Amino acid sequence: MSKRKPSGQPGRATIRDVAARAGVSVATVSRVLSSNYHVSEELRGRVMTAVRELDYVTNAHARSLSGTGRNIVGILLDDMTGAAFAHVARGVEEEASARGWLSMVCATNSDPERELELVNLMRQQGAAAVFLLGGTYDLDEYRLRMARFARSLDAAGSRLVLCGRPPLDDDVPATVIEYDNERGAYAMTGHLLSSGHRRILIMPGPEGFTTAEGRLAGYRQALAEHGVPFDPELVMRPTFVDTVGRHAIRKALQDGLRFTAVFCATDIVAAGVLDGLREAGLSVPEDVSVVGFDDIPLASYLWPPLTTVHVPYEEMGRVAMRLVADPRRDAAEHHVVMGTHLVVRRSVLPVRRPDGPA
Amino acid sequence: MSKRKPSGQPGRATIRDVAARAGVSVATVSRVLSSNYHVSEELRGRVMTAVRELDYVTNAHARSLSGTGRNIVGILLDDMTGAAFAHVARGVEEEASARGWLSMVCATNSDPERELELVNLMRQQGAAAVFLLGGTYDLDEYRLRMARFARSLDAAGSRLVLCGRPPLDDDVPATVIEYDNERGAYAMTGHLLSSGHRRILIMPGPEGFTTAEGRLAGYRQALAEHGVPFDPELVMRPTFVDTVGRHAIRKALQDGLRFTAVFCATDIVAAGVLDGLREAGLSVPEDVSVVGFDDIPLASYLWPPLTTVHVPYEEMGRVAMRLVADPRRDAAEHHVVMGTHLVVRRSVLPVRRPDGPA
DNA sequence: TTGAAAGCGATACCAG
DNA sequence: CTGGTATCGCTTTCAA
Repeated sequence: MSKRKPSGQPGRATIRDVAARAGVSVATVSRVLSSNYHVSEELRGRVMTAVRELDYVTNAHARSLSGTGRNIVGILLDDMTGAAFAHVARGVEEEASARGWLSMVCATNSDPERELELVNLMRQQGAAAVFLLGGTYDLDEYRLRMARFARSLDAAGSRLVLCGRPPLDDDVPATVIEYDNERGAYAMTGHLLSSGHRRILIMPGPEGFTTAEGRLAGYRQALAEHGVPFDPELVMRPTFVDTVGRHAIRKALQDGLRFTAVFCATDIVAAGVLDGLREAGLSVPEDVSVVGFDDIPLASYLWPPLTTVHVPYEEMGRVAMRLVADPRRDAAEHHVVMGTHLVVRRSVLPVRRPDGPA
Repeated sequence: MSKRKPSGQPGRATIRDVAARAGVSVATVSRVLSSNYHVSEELRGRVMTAVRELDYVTNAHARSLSGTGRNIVGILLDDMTGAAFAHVARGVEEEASARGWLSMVCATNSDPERELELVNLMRQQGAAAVFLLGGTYDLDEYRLRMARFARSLDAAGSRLVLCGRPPLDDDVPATVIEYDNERGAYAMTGHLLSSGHRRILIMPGPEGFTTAEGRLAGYRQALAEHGVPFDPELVMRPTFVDTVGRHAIRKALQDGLRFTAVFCATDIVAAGVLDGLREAGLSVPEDVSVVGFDDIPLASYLWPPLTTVHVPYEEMGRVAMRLVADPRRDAAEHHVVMGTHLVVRRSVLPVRRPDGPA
């Protein structure tokens, strides 16, 4: 072990220890370890032995400091246990580790303060890229914050990557991977309409939240094209949480709202709605049709298996990471919109009683 | 920007740039930033301005090198999208970030090679602790590998933490957080037995896998205590995957196996079994009772809501992290077994036809 | 082929 | 209170 002033990690062997033990210079040790330079078999052997005996691993911080060092990427999401974004994270991680890059996943708990902290943390780490996952409230304040992030990162040769949120202004140096939220909702609403549904309760998610607004827009567009008037009463706004799905549907029923189908913001909300409906003695899809959005694994386990909109979350993560690792010069390539598609399962039936079950 | 030899991160401002701009020494800048030393208002102001103008953040690597620097922990799991261990990871992350520690989550894909790589990666990072999440095959080779990990980490002042796996030998410096797998399975089997079930199909998971063996042991013990003979035919071993749950139950039915209840290794497997049963025209719990293990959110969304064994995953993560952060001197405290308990929902009914539905 | 030494960026000790 | 400077561990010229 080192005889020098002990560092933070007590007893961690350093390159000096290895050099001493092998009777060579640190330069030689460095050379055999990075094997990018020719060293005699003799010395290489002695060095490797010393490495093994000392159980030496190189110090990543020293390495980064001297300019070499592994790339790292930061993945920031609201909550690690959310299925949808866990898949994005997995996609990023896979593609990153395939390149020998390291990823750090951190949870923001939807707290802008914490998000700022984490972005700065990533800057401190010299992260090659910082991924922000998931929708957001699209406020001026938010766009300003992102623009600042983007420029700070960019100035340090890093990159801000937005996954599942809309693009910023053109002059902001960021990479954006969206999915076609609006068209997905449009397709789904169309599907419901062609099954004869006219009164479709929608729970798009909170007002001002990007994904919610996109889904609502798709819904309205489909209605319009089918000549069905939009009824604001049919828009309910529970948050994305399941229990709220259950509560919301309960309330809708109590209020005597008429509807034949429910379009939920996420599969999780749909799960709650399914429960609430069952509790009220209603059958899905016989009495009411229910559909979701996301197509997380849960969707196919529900009963009935949920008709939903598939979002290629994992693929988004992969594509995003590739865009960062194999940079495109063309700015246009830094904004990609992934397709979504309908997954028809068994939670929708043609309408029977146009006025709904209640 | 720095006029010195450009480093890996082009254009990243350094403490020197800040010092120059503020017209003070680097020592002063360091002092105002770590605010642990008194600096005149005058200079502090100039420094802060320079920091803001340059959008400066400190370099985490340099910081670590010089002995200060944030603690980091590594969280290694098979797959980020698995609900159970995502919750453990969340627990660790929460408790870590509450202390200003950083966590890096990486996926091993159940590959020992990759696991080794990652553990070394964490050593290189100077991780204060490395968490290994989830069950494992308890082979000699495995125990050896872990012992080596533990000692390497220990030698560098770090700590190996095993979550959800059995302890290693007493002389191995590791912290272990288990949950009471066996007793959980025992309680569940007892529950089924007291409902009159005698022929309980069990899908414990792969042979030699720690969690699987524990669950099977609990099952056998309960049977024995109720004087019900153990029938090896009733042990099926699909892997933990859902489609396999479906396939397995299908096969059991085809083979004309007699059973009135199915005890699944995980809630996910149970979801597959539920599907398979439904597909065969059987009702749960009227024709067959089905139970799971884990109590991930999915369990309550299934139909019928799944009776299962609750494992306090998130709490395990928290406790584990606390054990690392607030180290106990007593070795005994480095092995904790968390309790599990039955969650009774609606997938079990007293038996009607003792020979099963088939 | 090998070694000595100058950085990389930040901290903290020692002077003044 | 402030500034110079040695130091952390490693990589990489530059000489030998």
